[in-house]
Amino acid sequence: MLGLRSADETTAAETAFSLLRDRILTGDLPPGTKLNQASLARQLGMSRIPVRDAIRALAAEGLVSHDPHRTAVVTDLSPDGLAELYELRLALEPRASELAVAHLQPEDIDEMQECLAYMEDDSLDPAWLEIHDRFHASLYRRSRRPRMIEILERARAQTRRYTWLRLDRDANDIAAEHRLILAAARRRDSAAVQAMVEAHLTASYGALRERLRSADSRDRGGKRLQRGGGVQPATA
Amino acid sequence: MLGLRSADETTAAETAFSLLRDRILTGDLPPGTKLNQASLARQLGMSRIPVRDAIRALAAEGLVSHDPHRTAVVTDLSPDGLAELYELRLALEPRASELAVAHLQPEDIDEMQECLAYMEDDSLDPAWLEIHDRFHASLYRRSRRPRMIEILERARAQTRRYTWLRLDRDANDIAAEHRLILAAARRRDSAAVQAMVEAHLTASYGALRERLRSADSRDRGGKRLQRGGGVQPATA
DNA sequence: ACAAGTGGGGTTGTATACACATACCCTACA
DNA sequence: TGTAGGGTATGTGTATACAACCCCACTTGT
Repeated sequence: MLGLRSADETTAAETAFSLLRDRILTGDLPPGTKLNQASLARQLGMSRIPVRDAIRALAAEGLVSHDPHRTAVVTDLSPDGLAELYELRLALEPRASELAVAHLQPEDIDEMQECLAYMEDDSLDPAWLEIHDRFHASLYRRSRRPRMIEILERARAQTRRYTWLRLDRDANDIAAEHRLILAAARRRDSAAVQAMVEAHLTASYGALRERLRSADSRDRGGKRLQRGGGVQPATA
Repeated sequence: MLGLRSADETTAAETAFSLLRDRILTGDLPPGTKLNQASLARQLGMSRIPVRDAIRALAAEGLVSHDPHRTAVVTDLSPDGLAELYELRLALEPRASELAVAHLQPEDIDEMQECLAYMEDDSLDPAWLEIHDRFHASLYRRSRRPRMIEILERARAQTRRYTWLRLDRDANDIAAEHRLILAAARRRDSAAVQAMVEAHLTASYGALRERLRSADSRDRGGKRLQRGGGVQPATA
């Protein structure tokens, strides 16, 4: 294929996967978008087969729904769905954090520090989300719970599309919450880390739910935003 | 393809998936088995494409590992992995049970009763496992947590291969545990259901861990499952 | 004898072509 | 006007063919 693959993508299907995933998470492919295999294949300069594989993988992550003979569609997130995802994260992330603290290495602390420094600049590049995720990843990594981590990755991927709703206004609060988590991790205070992560999640969910509600009601009253409407093709 | 598809399998990939899944869960394809796409395709009378899709789906469920240019292998379960899976289930299943109780319908109770009756026969057909899973499914179904249920399905699929280790000797205990769960569900006593499910899981994990340890140290002397040491091809 | 290099066989990844299922539109009719 | 029916068009599912890659055994050189 073409040579524009990220280092660890040894397969066209993987490049298609991460490309489509990014486009979904950034909102470039909003919920309801139909993913036409042939047109995506043309866009990406490959055949339909790896595109199909990528779509199946996205379906496994819950980012698209892909019923048998129908064309895949980017999933939307209902208020109930958002609640469930945060319920799930609240059940697992504090636990993973607590377990990780005892095994944290200096390099993990360093990485968290770096990510925090970036977040404190409150520059809202597209990279912000990735940095933020890396902060949490460097913590959970040491929990020695690979399956739990994978589940959390998937859950976070589904909520990530809406994170900017909070990021917009609460950047300072978010940075403060992570500062508390890092401080507790430095002290190896697992109970505090667990509590801080739980608080962080609760705050995020509260803000998101609030913003989503007001965004929805605004949509209904005024001009319709792209979210609510019908199903649209993914034409570039 | 051929007409021997289960009712809701509209696709060759789906039949391949459920066929392979069954063969893995029953131990017909023990851990370490290599899944050669071409030979499986011949066996199933289809091309490699749907087999590939099925293998990818199995990988998403954690039943096989499938690194890029390598042939997929049926995954094994380390003691740590078993512990993690039960930790996960303990974090989610009692919660799902508790939430479900309020929404249980008479038909759910009936279905649980039927499954229990079958299990009390302590006839150890291959269908036993499926019936047992249906008991739990009819309970969790009403929790209104589709993502949680999917995660639990996957987690249970990975432990299911070893359930017979407990089933062999504790069939009566297992039936008793389910009888308690059903009784509590009949009373709509959500706290009791939660506690019984938790106890059920704890008992299962304890027995499994014990049996796995002694089986490993003694020999691979299972009557149904031979947990293969090396990597073997899937050729029948 | 042992390490690194190298070629061949086998297996997966991808492209192309075709079969089949679904959706849409247009027509005919109550 | 609304609705049922059919036919076409679009898009997915699958088969076959080919290319890229990995593994392994053999060779070769020190």
